[in-house]
Amino acid sequence: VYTSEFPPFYVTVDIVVLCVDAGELKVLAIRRPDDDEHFPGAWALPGGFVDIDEDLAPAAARELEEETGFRAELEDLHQFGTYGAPDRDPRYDRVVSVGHLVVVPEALPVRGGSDAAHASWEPVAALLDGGHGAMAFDHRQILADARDRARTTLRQLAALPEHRRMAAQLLPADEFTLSELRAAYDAFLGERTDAANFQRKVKGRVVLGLERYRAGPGERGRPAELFRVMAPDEPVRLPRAEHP
Amino acid sequence: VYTSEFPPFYVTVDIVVLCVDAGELKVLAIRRPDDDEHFPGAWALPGGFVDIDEDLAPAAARELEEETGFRAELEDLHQFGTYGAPDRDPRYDRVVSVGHLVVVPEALPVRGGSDAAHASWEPVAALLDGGHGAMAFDHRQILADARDRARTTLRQLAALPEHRRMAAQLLPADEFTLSELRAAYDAFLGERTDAANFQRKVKGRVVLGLERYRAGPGERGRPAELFRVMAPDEPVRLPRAEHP
DNA sequence: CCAAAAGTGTTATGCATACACCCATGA
DNA sequence: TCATGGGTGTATGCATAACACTTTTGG
Repeated sequence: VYTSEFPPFYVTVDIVVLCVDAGELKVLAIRRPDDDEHFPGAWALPGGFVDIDEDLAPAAARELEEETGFRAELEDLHQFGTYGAPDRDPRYDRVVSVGHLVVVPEALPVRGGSDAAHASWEPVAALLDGGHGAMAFDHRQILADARDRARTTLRQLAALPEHRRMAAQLLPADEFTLSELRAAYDAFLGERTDAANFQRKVKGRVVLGLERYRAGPGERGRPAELFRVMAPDEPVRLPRAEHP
Repeated sequence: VYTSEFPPFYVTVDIVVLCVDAGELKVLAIRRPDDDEHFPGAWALPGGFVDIDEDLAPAAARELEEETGFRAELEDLHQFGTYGAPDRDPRYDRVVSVGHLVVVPEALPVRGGSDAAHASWEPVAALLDGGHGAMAFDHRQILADARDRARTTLRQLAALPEHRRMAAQLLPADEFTLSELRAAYDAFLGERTDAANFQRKVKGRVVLGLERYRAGPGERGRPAELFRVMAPDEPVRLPRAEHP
């Protein structure tokens, strides 16, 4: 038991873990038990208390690893907002939660563990529509804010380092085709982007061609070139003009 | 004295109050006493503890009013980041601070009051350069983040409502000339924008012409049209093409 | 050959920039 | 009249978008 001279606040991190699974944007969500006092059967985001000697981002990284075993770099955890309405958590007096966004390359198997027992990957669109069952606390707003942040990051070419960092988390392999990458972008952005324009948009800015081609059997159509994501500080290398 | 079952966190709001004064971007800063234990003579940002039944934005609004008497709408308080490094405040175990940005129309006289006693308007550039004396805690980073947020908001035409809200706070009068507005933008953005391009950028998107002209005596040159900021939800009204 | 997928060409549009130029006033 | 500041015209470059077209494979 601790004592303090000011009203005690609980500080938590809520973590929005997004991935593309089966062409759909999904989030790691935890189903509250059916006999939960306040939000029976509702979906919630993973999260937890910040340790006494822990900064915010490391707390989010720890939560992520506890739930999925996935270790993220601190730079890949994007703080997008802090939520502190007095009544946002009916279980305690005051819980202020710092929202963090993480993009992971695939729907990692959820680890067995405390609250991870009822964790699963759920479609973001369904959770935000509300048709998939309500979300607990203010987690619907938090999820919406996180998705907006991801969309803004992937749309903007201006903030190249953050864009590249997120792009590098979209796919499980280091080498990939532009179709695979574009499918991931589309799942995040919720739209079908033009394949031709996508090439010009990312080539030399976000990814670089390796001049190697996918030889996989059972592939139909022309073999695709393999690409890799550029390092955050790598200079832009636009391909020379092609029709002078 | 309060008790809790978890380590006690203190939650505060730090508030970055920006205004344009004498053509320069300034921030409301508080000078710590010369006999301060940890940061003697350093500049700090105003801030304070969140009350037990208070949301974050209202806490920032309350702080602002206590320091300056200025009442801001909650929508004009922009939360830009939360800071929670374990050692960021040497006076307490854990202080997590939620940074809020407010733009005010003029360098309001600072109210006498508790910590407001040593408050004044200081140039942002000097504080960030460090040549003006160091800042306490992590307030230099907080100030830098706040200025970045303001610059991003005023540069982007995409997020029109937030842009308009901030633009409406830049100038003390409801009606103004584009030169006056542009001077305020320039102070925020730290650059001299082209007067001609500025007109096309904001006309119909951020401001609307009133078809009235400034008649003031002692003015040199052609009288300028008066403008007002558009409401956040007002539709864009581009002037018809002028040279078909 | 044909379908499918990868990638290029072409064109239009909107926005940002730079800068030349005209307009309306006070002195 | 001239200097001053307000405002328009015009050209260029870049990002986006839409879509026709060529290339290279498997069946």
